[in-house]
Amino acid sequence: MRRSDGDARRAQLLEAALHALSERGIVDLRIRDIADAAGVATGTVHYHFKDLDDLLVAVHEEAVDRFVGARQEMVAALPDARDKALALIDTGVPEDASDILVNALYDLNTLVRRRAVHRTMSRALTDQQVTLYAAVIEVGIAQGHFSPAAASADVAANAVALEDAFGIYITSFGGRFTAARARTLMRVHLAEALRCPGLASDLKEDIA
Amino acid sequence: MRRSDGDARRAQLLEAALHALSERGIVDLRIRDIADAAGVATGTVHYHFKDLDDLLVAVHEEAVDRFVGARQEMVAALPDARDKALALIDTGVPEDASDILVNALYDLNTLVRRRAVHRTMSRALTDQQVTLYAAVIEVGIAQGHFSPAAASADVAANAVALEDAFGIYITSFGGRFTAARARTLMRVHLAEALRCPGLASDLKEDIA
DNA sequence: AGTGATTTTGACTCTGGCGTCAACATCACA
DNA sequence: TGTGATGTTGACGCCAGAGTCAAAATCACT
Repeated sequence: MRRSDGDARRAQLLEAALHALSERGIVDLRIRDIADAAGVATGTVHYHFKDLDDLLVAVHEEAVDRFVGARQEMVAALPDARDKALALIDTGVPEDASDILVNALYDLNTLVRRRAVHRTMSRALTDQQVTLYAAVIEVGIAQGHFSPAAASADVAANAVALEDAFGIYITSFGGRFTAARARTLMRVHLAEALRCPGLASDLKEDIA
Repeated sequence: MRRSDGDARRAQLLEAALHALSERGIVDLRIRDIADAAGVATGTVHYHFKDLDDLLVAVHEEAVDRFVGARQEMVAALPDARDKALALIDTGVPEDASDILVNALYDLNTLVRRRAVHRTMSRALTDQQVTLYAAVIEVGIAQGHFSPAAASADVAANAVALEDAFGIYITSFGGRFTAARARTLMRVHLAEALRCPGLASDLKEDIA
C-alpha cells in the first residue's frame, strides 16, 4: 500500500484547487485549471475525486479547517482577553483582495444555498467563529476587562457578522475598502459593546 | 416604432431572470431557464441581450435599483428618525430564504470579484445603503434622539455590514438563523451605538 | 530483475448549452 | 389589405469541458 502517496497528492490537489478557485472563480472553474495549477494531467484529478462536486466538498472542508485552525492556535497562545480579541480581529479580516482562502470561501458560499453538504460546513464555520468570540468575551469578563451590556452570544454573533461582511468588502471592492478600515470599525464597535475603551486604542501588543 | 413592446419584454425577461437566478443559482443558470421562466423561446432572450454577461449586468442593475428604491421611499415617509431606523432594519433584512431579490444579489456577488461592471454596481449599492443610514442618523441627532459616540459614517458602515452578513445567514442557513434574530441583534447594536434605548424595545410603530 | 498493485497520462467520446439563422408572426401605418 | 419594420420561434451547428479508458509509468516487495 502506498497510501501516503495518494494522500500527499490529494492534499496537493486541494491546495491547487484553492488557488484555481480563487483565480478563476467558481463559475468559470474547470478541472483543467486545477490540474494545471497542480502540474498534473486532468486524468489525475479524476482519479482522486469522483467529480467536481466531490472535489469542491473536499476543498470546502479544507478551507474551513485552515481558517479556524489558525485562529484557535493564535487565541490560545495569548493570556489577556484583550489581546485575544485583537488577535481575532487581525486574523478574521483578510489583508487584501489576494487572500486565497477567503476568496475561495466566499465563492464556495454560492453553493451553500443549493447543496446541503456545503450548508453544513458553512454553518459550522460560522458557529465555530461565534463560539471562539464568545469564549474570549467570557474570559474577558472573568478578567474584569469586559462588561458588555448585551449577552456574550449576541456580541459574538455581531462581531462575526461584521468580520464576514468586511471580508467580502475587502475581497470585492479591492482597495476601496481596506483591511485597516475594517479593523478600525471592528475595534470601535467591540470597545463600545464590551465597554473596554482599550480595544479602540492602537496599541496591539501589551495593552497599557 | 414599437418601443414599448421591446421595453416591456425586456422588463419581463429581467423579472424572469431574477427568478431563474434565485432558483438555479449562478453556477447552473442557463439561458434556457430564463426563457422558460418568462414563457418564451430561447431565441427571444438572445434577441434582447447580446449574451449572458450582458443580461447579468442588466439583472444586477435591476436588482440594485429595486433594493434601494423601496427603502428610500419607506424612510422618506416617516418623520421620526427612530421610526426611520426601525424601517431600515425591517427592509434591510430578508424575511426568509425565499427572498428572490436577496438571493439573486448574493449570487451576483460572485461576479463582483471578476468583472469591473459588477464591482461598480455592488459598491454603489453598499454606498447608497451607508448613505441612507448615515442620513437617518444625522436626522436622529438633530432630533435629539441619537447621540452616538462614534462618527455617523462609522455607525452607518457597521449597520450595513451587519445587514449584509445577516442577509447571507438567513438565505444560506434556512431556518437556523431567522430574520427575527437578525432584527433583534441589529436593534440591540444600534440602540447601544446610537445611545437610544428605545430602539431595542419591541414597539415598532410610534415609540413612546 | 520480476511481479503485481497503484498511480499517471492524454487521447477520445459524449453531453449539454450557447449563439446563429431562416422562416414565421405581429404590429403600425398607409 | 398591403408593406415594411419589429419581434418571435426552435432547429441546427458548433465547441468547450466532463468523464472514460487503455496504455504506460512508478513503486513495494521479493
